[in-house]
Amino acid sequence: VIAHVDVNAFYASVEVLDDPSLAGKPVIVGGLGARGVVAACTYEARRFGVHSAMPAARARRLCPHAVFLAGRYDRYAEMSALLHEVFRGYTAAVEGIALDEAFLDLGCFADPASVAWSIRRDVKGALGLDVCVGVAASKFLAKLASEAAKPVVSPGGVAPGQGVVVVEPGSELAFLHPLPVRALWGVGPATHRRLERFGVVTVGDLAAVPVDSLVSALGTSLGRHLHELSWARDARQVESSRAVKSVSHEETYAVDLHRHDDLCNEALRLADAVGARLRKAGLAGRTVTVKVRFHDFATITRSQTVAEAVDTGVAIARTATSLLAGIDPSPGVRLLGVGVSNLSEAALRQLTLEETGSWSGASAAVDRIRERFGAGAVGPASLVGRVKRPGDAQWGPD
DNA sequence: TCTGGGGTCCTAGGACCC
DNA sequence: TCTGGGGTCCTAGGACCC
Repeated sequence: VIAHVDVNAFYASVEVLDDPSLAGKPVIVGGLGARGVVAACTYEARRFGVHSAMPAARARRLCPHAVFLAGRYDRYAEMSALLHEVFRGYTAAVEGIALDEAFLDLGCFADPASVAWSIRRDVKGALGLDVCVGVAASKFLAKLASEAAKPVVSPGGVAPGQGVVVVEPGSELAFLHPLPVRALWGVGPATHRRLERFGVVTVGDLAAVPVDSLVSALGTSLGRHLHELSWARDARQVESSRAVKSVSHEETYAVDLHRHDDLCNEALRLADAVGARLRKAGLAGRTVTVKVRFHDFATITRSQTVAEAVDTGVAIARTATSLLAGIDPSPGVRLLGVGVSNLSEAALRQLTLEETGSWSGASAAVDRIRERFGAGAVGPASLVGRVKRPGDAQWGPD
């Protein structure tokens, strides 16, 4: 028996919690910048048609009187940790899938439904946040059940949801088949369009399509997977510790970048942030990827795998800049990203004498300085006016 | 309407090896 | 002259999730 727990309008609810004067108002988190999107919004804002991932410009037209806030992601992470503390009071088998969302294995409880209600009460008591809980025999059904438990928004107002929805054994298909196929985890806009061509509207319609037809339309993996889901078959277990596969940092600029120098300086900033997070996690990686989104939204990636795993901003930036050398930024670059994958645990490193002359030693020193004096105490060196040294063709201290 | 930032997984082709 | 089969690793792109 698996439960899926999901906080209602998480980011926006935290903002209302921390500033009670916002209660009852349409609150929209994100969407402040020129090119922003809505990260989360309260149900009062959803009444006007606003939803997450919506371009900010559109949200402002739909709901001009809303309170727009920049996100405070450190605060949300803090609340997320408290949320997980509540969860772990029930079971160690907790799989977080977002800051505000987790699967819990409730297999050890005789009465999972009452546990679901109890979790809801506990979260409300400890954090002051409303959660919805779905309980079912599998992950994806539990997720659909928690969705079904959410408050219902209409232009006229917001009706409180059920809070907890339990899909009883034997009633799976009766619950599942009337749902729109788009509700399935794994059916996004592209797959939805393809399924529409089959005349598939509901999950029940999908279940009636022969597997072979699905496989030829969607590929082996997705075709078989969706066929299984449509018959409520999902053997995936709750995994409490999943290894991180990649670490990346990207930024969309209010004004397009056109010059290589600007790209390289930004890449160094992004690489510095990625390196700091890798070192904090004790990870290093061999594959460096840059991502470039042009003015027309066309997006490319370039990656290179190096022999030795890297975890310093300088080493990551070295590969990133060489990849950027093959890209023409003159059409205008709206987004730049730097990522590291192919990860492994970094070798335990100490700031020893022989290391002090190396970039690893320097980075470890930077980490310590930032720990003591704050993240802003040390920034990445600028590429402008860099000094070349023998044996260090590309890089040197500013 | 003009599209974030952090991720995961899948596909497909090519290089390379035995 | 006419080229197998199996496997791994790398690169690029795309779909999807919150």
